[in-house]
Amino acid sequence: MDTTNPRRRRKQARPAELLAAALDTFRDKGFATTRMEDIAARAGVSKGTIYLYYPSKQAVFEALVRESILPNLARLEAIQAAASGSCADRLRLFVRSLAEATADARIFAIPKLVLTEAGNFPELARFYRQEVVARGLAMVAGLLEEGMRRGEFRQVDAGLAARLFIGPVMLAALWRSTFGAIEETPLPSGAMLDLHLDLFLRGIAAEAQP
Amino acid sequence: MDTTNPRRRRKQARPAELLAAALDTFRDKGFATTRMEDIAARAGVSKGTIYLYYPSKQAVFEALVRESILPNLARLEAIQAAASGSCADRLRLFVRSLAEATADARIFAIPKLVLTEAGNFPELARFYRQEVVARGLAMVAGLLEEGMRRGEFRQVDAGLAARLFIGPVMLAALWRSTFGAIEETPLPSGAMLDLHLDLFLRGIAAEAQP
Amino acid sequence: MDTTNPRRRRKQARPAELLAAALDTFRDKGFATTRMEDIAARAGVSKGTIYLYYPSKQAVFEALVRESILPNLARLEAIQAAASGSCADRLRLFVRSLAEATADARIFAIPKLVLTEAGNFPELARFYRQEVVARGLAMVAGLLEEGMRRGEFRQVDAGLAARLFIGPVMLAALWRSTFGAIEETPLPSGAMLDLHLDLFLRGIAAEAQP
Amino acid sequence: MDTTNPRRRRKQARPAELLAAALDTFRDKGFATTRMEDIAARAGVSKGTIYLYYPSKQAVFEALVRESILPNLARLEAIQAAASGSCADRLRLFVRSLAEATADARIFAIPKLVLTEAGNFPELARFYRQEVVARGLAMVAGLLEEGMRRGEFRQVDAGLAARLFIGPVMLAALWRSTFGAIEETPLPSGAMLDLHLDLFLRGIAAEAQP
DNA sequence: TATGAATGAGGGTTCATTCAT
DNA sequence: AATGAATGAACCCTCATTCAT
Repeated sequence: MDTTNPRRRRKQARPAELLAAALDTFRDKGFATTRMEDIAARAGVSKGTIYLYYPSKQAVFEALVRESILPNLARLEAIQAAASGSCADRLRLFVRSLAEATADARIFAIPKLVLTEAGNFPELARFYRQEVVARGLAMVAGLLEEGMRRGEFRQVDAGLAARLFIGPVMLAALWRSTFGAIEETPLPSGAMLDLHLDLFLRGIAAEAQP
Repeated sequence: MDTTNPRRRRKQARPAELLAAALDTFRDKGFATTRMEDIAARAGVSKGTIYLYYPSKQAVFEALVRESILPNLARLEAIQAAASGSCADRLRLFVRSLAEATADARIFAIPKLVLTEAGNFPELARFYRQEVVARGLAMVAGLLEEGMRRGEFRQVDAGLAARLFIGPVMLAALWRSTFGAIEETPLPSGAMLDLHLDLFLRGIAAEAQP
Repeated sequence: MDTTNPRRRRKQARPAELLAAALDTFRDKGFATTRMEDIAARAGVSKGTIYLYYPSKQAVFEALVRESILPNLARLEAIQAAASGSCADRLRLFVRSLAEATADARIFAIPKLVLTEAGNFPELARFYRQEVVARGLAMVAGLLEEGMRRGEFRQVDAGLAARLFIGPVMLAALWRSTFGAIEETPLPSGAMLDLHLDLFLRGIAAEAQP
Repeated sequence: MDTTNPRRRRKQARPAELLAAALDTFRDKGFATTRMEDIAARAGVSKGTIYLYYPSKQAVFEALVRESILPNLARLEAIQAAASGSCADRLRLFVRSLAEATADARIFAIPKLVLTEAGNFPELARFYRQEVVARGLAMVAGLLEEGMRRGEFRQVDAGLAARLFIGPVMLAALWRSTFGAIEETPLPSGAMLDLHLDLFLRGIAAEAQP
């Protein structure tokens, strides 16, 4: 495989370029409202070219979501691998990393699209929940359980607590994506994150031994 | 006004019937994907009838969102009026009432639609944020500030804390609306709510006086 | 028949009122573009009422054209009856009367509508040509023939000359109805009429005897 | 531009083909009554194809009228250029050329449509009056003024006389287009033209010098 | 007689998809 | 592989007509 030939390199890069263009367009206008021509124009190709790589608009969307999990998983693994210190510290690290990711509009676009289109793409929703959401939740739950075992945290339902831990971060991202264009004074996301960690860690902290 | 005339009585009831049908259809399929005929069929009328009451599909959507705020505000006021006891108790009451409302798919459909369609209806998003979201947040923030004044709670940024308080409730509702059809074992919402209150109130509780 | 009862008088007057409203609306917007509701509104009745008197929109249009010939014929007869003097004088009288009629937008609207809609209402066009246009032309032709017999005019084809005589008057009316709203300086119709009579009567005058 | 590529050659020819089809259809049925599908069918394409070249039905109509002025102006200029001899001779030439043009249903269709649709397309009417009608009238008026200067014609208002000169020709064309399908014996247009010239030129001729 | 709410066929327009080049 | 002209199904909206009151 001659990957140095620029022609061939282009051909191999096409699908990714198309999905990048699709991501930006779907993000701006939603699935139903974006036209194949919009995607093509953003990718700098003609309408017909998309069909050389994907058989339909739905297929583009599904590929977009499916492809997006690879870097997400890599990100999660990287966090996990780098983690050290107390469970509280590792939760801090995790939530900061999650906040950073969701602050990037091109990253957050995918879960937002899944949210939006779940009704029209149930199979895709199922896939995303299992491959991405469930793993992320499991990782937080694992951290919480480890903290409980170590005596850092009180005994609570780790699965529920993981959701409670992640909830405000996701809602803040949704808030931004919904009202961001409207909002005159953006949320101070750093302060909010600090407060969230403060409240949550106090809330879950093991009782001080008398 | 002759309200005994069945013709006239029907005419008065039509807008509400149409909006109810529109709500169900938009909720199932989103704005772009629902056809006027879908709404009409669900309302038991013909396509043209909708246009006797609303000049366009967009107008139906906007009316739907705008009409929905009245009962929402009434709900909030009712909670506030009924509230008594400690601020913690009143937060408990509030969050249970909010959870109950968001558990009703026909009620939660509106904020979900605003979230989904904000990009295409910025004016409507602005309206909803100011008339509903801002009021709800202000109410929670008010409670938190009262609690701080009374010494029940620590001194924190009330606006941020209000968002953190509401975040998990909203995310649970989004979870249900997104993955509800998929989920085999639904979230135990009561337990989750209890845990959320437990964690949050511990987190924000004033330090025990030494 | 009690025609003094105002209720009954109203009922008898309805068709004429409806046609008057139809005339104004068709004139402003053309047949295809006017809606039954426009006519009804202008007549001060509801949409359904028109159907009590006319079975369809086409029927309204046809009745309008057919009814319009009665006053036109009366007008022609009145001119003919009042006529006296030389044929040239009677032509002068005729053309002035015709110019006056075509200057009235509500009168000229009918031939203009026939012109416009002839393709879609061929039967009506035929009717109008025979009942109105042919009679008017015959009258002018008759005058011209009499003038030839009397030695006032040269021998020419009276049918063709009648058309040539009427042509500029009709075109001026069409000009007004087409460009009237646009025109900054309206045509001086009196001067144009004088010039037309001057040119035409000189053109057709018998040669001066040497 | 690769004009050998048949695809591309077709693309260049399409607008003219579409306008030709539109002309025939509008002429037969008027603007409001013709459906885009009618035009498409007559042009041998599908409905959607029209929208590749014109953004709306109205745009097709406007393009049709605007495109038509170029050949019309060319025609007028050709007449003027070829003209020689007395002013009377040149008027004869002009009117014959005009009669010939208006006798062609596909040429006369444009002014007829402007006449018919002026109320709904005022901007287009203004354009047509200025670009075509005004020029044609100015040309005739210029000829008449030259004739007056030369002593061929009496002193009259040239603008009015130009309208009187053209009136019968246009009315004859309207007659044909309105009643042509009905008429059993068509007007002898040659004889009518001869008579018109005869009458008009006598009418405007300078008095014989005593 | 009169109303006006309701209907539903029809037409303008869009856009995913195809396919000849 | 890439293009982009062409297609035609689909959908929003209009309005002539009907009919229960």
